[in-house]
This record gives sequence, structure tokens and C-alpha cells, in this order.
Amino acid sequence: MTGISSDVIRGYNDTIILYLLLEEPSYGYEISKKIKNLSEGKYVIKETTLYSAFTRMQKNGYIVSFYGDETGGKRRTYYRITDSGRTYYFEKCKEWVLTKDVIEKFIIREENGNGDN
Amino acid sequence: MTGISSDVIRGYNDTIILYLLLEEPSYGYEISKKIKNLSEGKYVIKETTLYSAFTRMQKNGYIVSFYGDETGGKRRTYYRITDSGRTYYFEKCKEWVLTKDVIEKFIIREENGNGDN
DNA sequence: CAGATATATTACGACAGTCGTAGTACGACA
DNA sequence: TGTCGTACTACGACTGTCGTAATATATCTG
Repeated sequence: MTGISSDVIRGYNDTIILYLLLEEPSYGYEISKKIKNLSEGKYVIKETTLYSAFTRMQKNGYIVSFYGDETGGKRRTYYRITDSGRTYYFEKCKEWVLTKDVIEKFIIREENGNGDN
Repeated sequence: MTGISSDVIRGYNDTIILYLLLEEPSYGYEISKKIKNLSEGKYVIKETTLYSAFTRMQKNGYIVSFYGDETGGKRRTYYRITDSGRTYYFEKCKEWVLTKDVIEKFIIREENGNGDN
């Protein structure tokens, strides 16, 4: 089965989450849905990974949390990206380009598309 | 700064090493030099990371080790890629394409340049 | 010759991030 | 009442990386 390995994503989970917070605050469950949808189902982040990322990023000052005012249901914790978070995000984007280029020096792309299996 | 984070490479160290073994067997020190050179100094793998990758991959059957016959100097442990290792390598290459596409959905590229390439 | 330097590998423990598992909590619907 | 979907938290295991250091040999330098 060829899914994507979360080992690769590892260094980019924070970036992915921050991307989804760029335009407006959001909360865990919604973000996980958005990741799934945007990746066309190819990447489904684990809940524990997601929430531990929130904790880490809040500690780092990349996001801040606040409570929504929904009255019913379990109370949501929303997260808003900070300026520091924005800066970090765009740095990671630059880093991605470099990293991608490095990795691709070691990757052989099959041009004759023999996709058996 | 602007190095590449090894967190990203994490899932691809094995792939990088296997790539360098595709054509001929090699050993730790040489591989680390090759990685440095091929990446134009952008990625220098840590020794411990490299040798622990050897151990892991040998356990997984992706490589086999043998001793070189050099008479002087410290004895080298050479590694040769196995068929299983080759298969794994090419799977990781395919996976890379998928993973790269997924990550790029969450990356904003500043495109002041041309859309060439 | 002694000491630094480059080559070449191994051992050990710390750490970060992910993941499995499970539990809490609430609303809605059948 | 029970289950499903939503929403979050706790905890411990595991894997891979990394810092540090030790071992071993050959070559270069003064």
C-alpha cells in the first residue's frame, strides 16, 4: 500500500496546521477535516499528533488559544496564528524548497511509467 | 540559518543511503562524503544517524555487509544493496512524489520569479 | 618521536514527535 | 437507551536522530 509515510510529514505537521490558520482561527476537529479534504484523503493526521502540535506551538508562541462561544456541545478550543507563527510558517516554506531539492537529488523518477503492482 | 531540517529528512535517510548503494557497494565514511557533496554541502548526515541506519536496514534485509580487503587503515564495513532494498528504494521514490504533492498543498510559494520549470 | 589530522566505526543515553489506546463530554437521532 | 458524530485530553510506548565520547590506524608536521 502506498500511502504517505508520516515520518516524512513529521517535520511539516506544524507547517500544515499553521497554513490552515493563516486566514482564520480554527479548532482541532475542523483542522483535521481540512487536512483530510485538502490532501484528498491522502493524509489523515492522528488526533494525538494534532493536539500535541497545538500544545507545542502554543508553547513556542506560534498560536494562541481561546474558547468559542458555542453554547451546546463540547466546548471548542480555537487557535489563532500569531505574527511569530506567520514568520515561522513562511520560513518553513522557504526551507521546504531547499529540502525538497536536496531530497530529489537522491530520488529516481521513473519516466517510463511502469506502474505495475 | 536556512539549513534543511533533519526532521524532514528523517523519513528519507534510508532512501538517500540506498540511492548511493544502487550502483556499487560503499561504506559509511564514503557515503557521508557523497551525501555532503551531492547535496552541495546542504545536508551533512550525522555519523550516528548513518550507522544506525545501516544497522536498521541490514536488519530489514535492505542491505548486507561485508569486509573490504584493504590491508592498512581501519577495517571498513562495506554495504551492498539487496533486491529487497532496491524494491524498497523505488517504492520510497514513488511515495516521495505523493508526499511532496500533499505537502505542497500547504506551502505557499512566493513566486516573484517566472513559472518556468 | 609526539601530536595533530583524516579516516572509519561503535556505544550509550537523551530527546522529540508520533502513535495506539482509552477515556471524558455533549447533542442528535432512532 | 444506545450509538454515532463531534471535540478534546491523558499516558505510555516506540522510533529515529543527535550529542558525546571512545577506539583504531595511517599520514603528515615539526
